[in-house]
Formats: sequence, structure tokens, C-alpha cells
Amino acid sequence: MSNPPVLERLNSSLPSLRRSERKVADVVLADPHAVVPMTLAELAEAAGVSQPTIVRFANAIGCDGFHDFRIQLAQSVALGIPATQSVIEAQDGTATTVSKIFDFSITSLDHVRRHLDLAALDSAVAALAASTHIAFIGLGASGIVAMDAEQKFPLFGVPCSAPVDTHQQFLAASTSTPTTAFVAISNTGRTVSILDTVRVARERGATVIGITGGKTPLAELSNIPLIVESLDNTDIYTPTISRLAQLVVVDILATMVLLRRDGTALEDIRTMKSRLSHMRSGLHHEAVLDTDRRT
Amino acid sequence: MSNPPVLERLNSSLPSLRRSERKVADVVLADPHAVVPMTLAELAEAAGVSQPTIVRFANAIGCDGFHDFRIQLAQSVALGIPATQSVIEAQDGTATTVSKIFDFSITSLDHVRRHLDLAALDSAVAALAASTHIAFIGLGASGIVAMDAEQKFPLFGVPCSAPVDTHQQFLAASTSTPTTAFVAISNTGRTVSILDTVRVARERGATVIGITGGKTPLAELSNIPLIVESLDNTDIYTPTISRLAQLVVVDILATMVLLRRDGTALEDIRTMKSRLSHMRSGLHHEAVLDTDRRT
DNA sequence: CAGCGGCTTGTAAGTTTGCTACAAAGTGAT
DNA sequence: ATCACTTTGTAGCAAACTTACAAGCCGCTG
Repeated sequence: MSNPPVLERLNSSLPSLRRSERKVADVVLADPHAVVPMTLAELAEAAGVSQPTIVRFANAIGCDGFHDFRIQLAQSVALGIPATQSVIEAQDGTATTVSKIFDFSITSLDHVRRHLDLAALDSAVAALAASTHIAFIGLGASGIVAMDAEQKFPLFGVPCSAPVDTHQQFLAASTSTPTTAFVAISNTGRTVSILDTVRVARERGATVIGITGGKTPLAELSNIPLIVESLDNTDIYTPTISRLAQLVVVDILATMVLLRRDGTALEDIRTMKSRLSHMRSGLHHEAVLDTDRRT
Repeated sequence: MSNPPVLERLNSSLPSLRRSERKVADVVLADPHAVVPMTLAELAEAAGVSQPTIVRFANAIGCDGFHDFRIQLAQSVALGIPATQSVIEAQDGTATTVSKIFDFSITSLDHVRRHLDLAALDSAVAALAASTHIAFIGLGASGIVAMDAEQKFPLFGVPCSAPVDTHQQFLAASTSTPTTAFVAISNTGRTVSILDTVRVARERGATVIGITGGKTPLAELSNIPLIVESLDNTDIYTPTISRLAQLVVVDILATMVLLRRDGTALEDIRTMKSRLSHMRSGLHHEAVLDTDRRT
């Protein structure tokens, strides 16, 4: 899996390109989708340059020939045009807006996938698996993630809490123990109340896992910093993308903790899922148990 | 944008393949990543068949020659191996588990992107923009989505609520009016309490937007059904993927409603974002206002 | 400002790669 | 058992990509 997507690389190495290579870059950036099915000769024609220039262009941006360039471009385009490229505008139609937001979301997830620290993840899983109690805290969009985690983790038989307001969060930190896993979620990693709360949890000896967007104060304060680096979203229309990546990371943590358990926990979950689906349908408990027997 | 991803198509058209074409399919499915950089001759070698067979294989699964096949495969692989292919297993290492969950999440988002009904989306946006009050309801994972929506939509100056328990939801439905937009979120679309609540909202004349996973009872009951079709997740380890797609759809709705507004709402949001970031840092309100003046 | 050196770009030839026509082998039915 | 049909491989061809080389442009210096 090659690390930085082509279009990103193209942007960054744009100044170091020669004049006619630049013409090629312009064509590619103008409409990457259209370039994908093009043959070398067609692209040369479209950019108004000779064929070897195309090859040199491909090499210049770190591809191994035109073949490689085309494949990498196709992959980049499949994920979506990076958000840095396309900004949502008022005159965009429905289809365009939908595309842009999906592209942005998918690209961002891909970015996180490439930048996730697996070792930190392992440490976090170990800490969560060893804990007797887990607390998730976050505010705003990150609060949503905390609540989502609270729905997932109790499945393993470990009591979980996700206090929503700052006072309750502080209280949870104050009553934490050395076997508490304290998961603090903050994309900016600078929210003072979260930082204060984390300090208390640390004092109490809890293991603090900090899910944050970069090398932030929260990362500094955490025993195990989990950097979930979303793409920049300076644009005002751009939705908060960090949640999505954080949710996926929580999914990963939950799944990996589950994988560490043996079959009994698994069986519990299976039963739970089945009962839940019956509850949805409004059947009575008796009926559920009956169904379970049949299964 | 060609509609069904290659690997999906390959799976579905697998029975109709000839014997030696099937050998090719096996090689491709065994490790799609490895096939991407291969040349036609190499793939023929790897599958133990002749070169023309590869070409015929490509045509058989709906590609226009080997070239096209390679590009489409590259795109498919970029998004990740579809979940139907790869299932999370206990013996998977960290890297593998992470890959699989990200792949699954991204593939699923891509799937929703391809299957979203733009016309329904437009209707939903129109209804939301015209409403004087918006209620979001959901339970479990969908409840998280409802709460997320509640954080986003008040920005437009329309009062929003996202009652969390079934009684409160029922109450909200009972007090809704013809200008209420009632957004019900349920992936299964069969949760009885949600359906009951929606019926009440309909009786009261509210416009019901149903975000659901297919042609479910909820879709039937809604004025505007928004089908958000995630991939099947029969596997027990697989995390609930529907939330992610639903969140993105909520993002899209929020963004599009915002785009309908004129500059004033925009300015409000800009100011709000700036103040919020100051609040995070723990600065006082005076300082915030001061900063705003400087901006 | 003319001449020179280096870099940039295009021309042309070469090599690889993918495609197609055709023939051989296999398979099933009568 | 033979025939018709489907499937697979061989061989040649056309197109695409790459490389070597020469022409042109630009800036520098005398």
C-alpha cells in the first residue's frame, strides 16, 4: 500500500515541475476522473505536449512510468477527490454536494487508516481488556463518539460509563481507580475541561487513553495517545469529519478487545443480538426465549 | 462512475464463468492486491492459463478488455476488499483487523454513495428547510445519529429536539404540527416503538422523513423515505456500520439545508465556531468578544 | 549583445504489452 | 461412435509505452 495518494503528491510537487509537465498537471487536476481512462497519447494530446513529456511527468511525481501513474490515479479517484481540492459551493447541485461530502468522508477515513499507530492501538486494547471499569468522555461531536462507545463496550461484561456534562465527567475522574480505563476523546485536544478531568484521572492512577487529532495537549497528558488525524477542514460548509474516524477507531478497539476474549463472551453477544431483534419486533419475552430454544 | 464494483461483479458472475476463466477468478479473489500491478502475461502465468483466456475473462465480468479490468480492480482495491469477501477472524493480527474494519467501513460508504436516491434527498431538504421545528428519533446506534443531528441542525435557527427514550419520542410525536419535520432513524425499519411514534406524527400532519436501511415498514410509513443501504453484516465481529452512513447522510442534509440559506445564517455559524474554539481554551467571554472584534 | 552551456522539449525508433483470427482439443448429445 | 458445439491455446498483429537522441530554448557570461 503506497503511502501518500497521487493527487496529494501531485499538489505538493507542483512547484518543482517543468513548464510543460505543469500543463499536464493542470489537465489532470482539472478533471481527474476524465484522465483515468485516457491513453498516454490522448493525455499528451489533451495537454498539448509530446508523449515522452507525459512519461517524464509520471516519473517526476514519483510513479514508475505511465502505467503506474494511471493505476495510482484510478485508486485516488476511487476514494474521491481530496477535500483540499474540492470545496463545497453554494451553486453546487444535489449530486455534486453528495459526491463531495462522500468523497471527503471516504478520503478522510483512508487518511486515518494510513496514519494510525498500530502499536498505540495494541497498548490501548491491552489496557481496555485489563480494566475493571471504563469511562468515555467527550464534548460536542466527540461526546457522540463517547456515547457510541458506551453502547458497545458493556458487551464484554465490563461496566462502562459516558458522562455527558463536564461536572459528571469530573466526578467520574475523581472516583476512578488504577484499574479504570479512562478514554478521553477530543479532536482539538485542547478543551480545558477535558484536560482538567484527565489530569485528575491520572492522579488517581487510571490509565488514560486519549483519542485526539494530532500532537495535542491531550496526547501529551495521556498514558496512551491514539492519534486520529483527520484531514483539515477549514471550510465552513465542511461537516465535522473527525467523528467518523473516531467512531471507526472505537469500532476497532471494541472488536479487538472482543477478539481477546474466549467463546463465552461471544455466545453472550450472539444471544443478546437475537433477543434485541425480537424486542424490536415488539414480541414478548416469553416468545423470545421460545425462539432461542428453537435456534 | 461505473456502478457495481468489480469484485462484487466478479462474485456474482462467478457461476457463469468457464473452467479456465474460473481459475483466473480464483487467483484474483485470493489476493486482489497482488493482481493489480500484474501484467496480462503474468496473470496468465499465475493462473496457469493462456493470455487470451485472461482477455475473455475480463470481458466476461463486464470489463472492456484487460486494461479496463486492471483499472477497475485497482479502484475496487483502493476502497478496500468488500466485507463479503473478508471476515474478521480471531487469529488476525492488529494490522489485519484494522485493515478489515477500515475496508469495510469505506466500502460500505461507497456502496451507500452509489445507491442514494437524490430526488428523495432533495425532497427531504425542502421539507427540513420549510419546517418550523425538527425532531430526530432513533434508538440504539440510530439514537446516536439522532443526537448528532440535534447538534447540527439548530445552527439554522430552527428549534430541534432528539428525545432519547420511547416515551419522550411518543410525546414529541403527539405534540408535532403540520410544520414539524419528523426524522425517524432506524436501520432495520421494524422497531415497533418507532413505527408507532411515526404513525402518531403522521396523524398530526407532520412531514415524516424516514432514514432506514431498505424497503422497510418505516420506509412505507414515511412521507419521504431515505434509503441508506449498508452492506450486509451477518458476521458477529463486524461492527454496526449503518451509523456511519447515516451520519454522512445527516451531514449531507445539514449542509444542503445550509446552502439554501443566505449569507446571514452563514455568518452566524462562522461567529459561533470562533466563539466555541475560544470556549474550549477556557477564555472568558470578554476575551472572546475582544478577539472577534480583531478578526 | 553574441556565444556558450545547461536544461527542457520533441522526434523517432525500439520494446513490451494487449488483442484477434484461427486452429486444435475437449465435451456432450444423438 | 460420430458430429456439432463449446472451450482453450497458438501465432501473428496492432497499439501502447519507453528510451535514445537531437533540436530548441533560456539564462549566463564575456
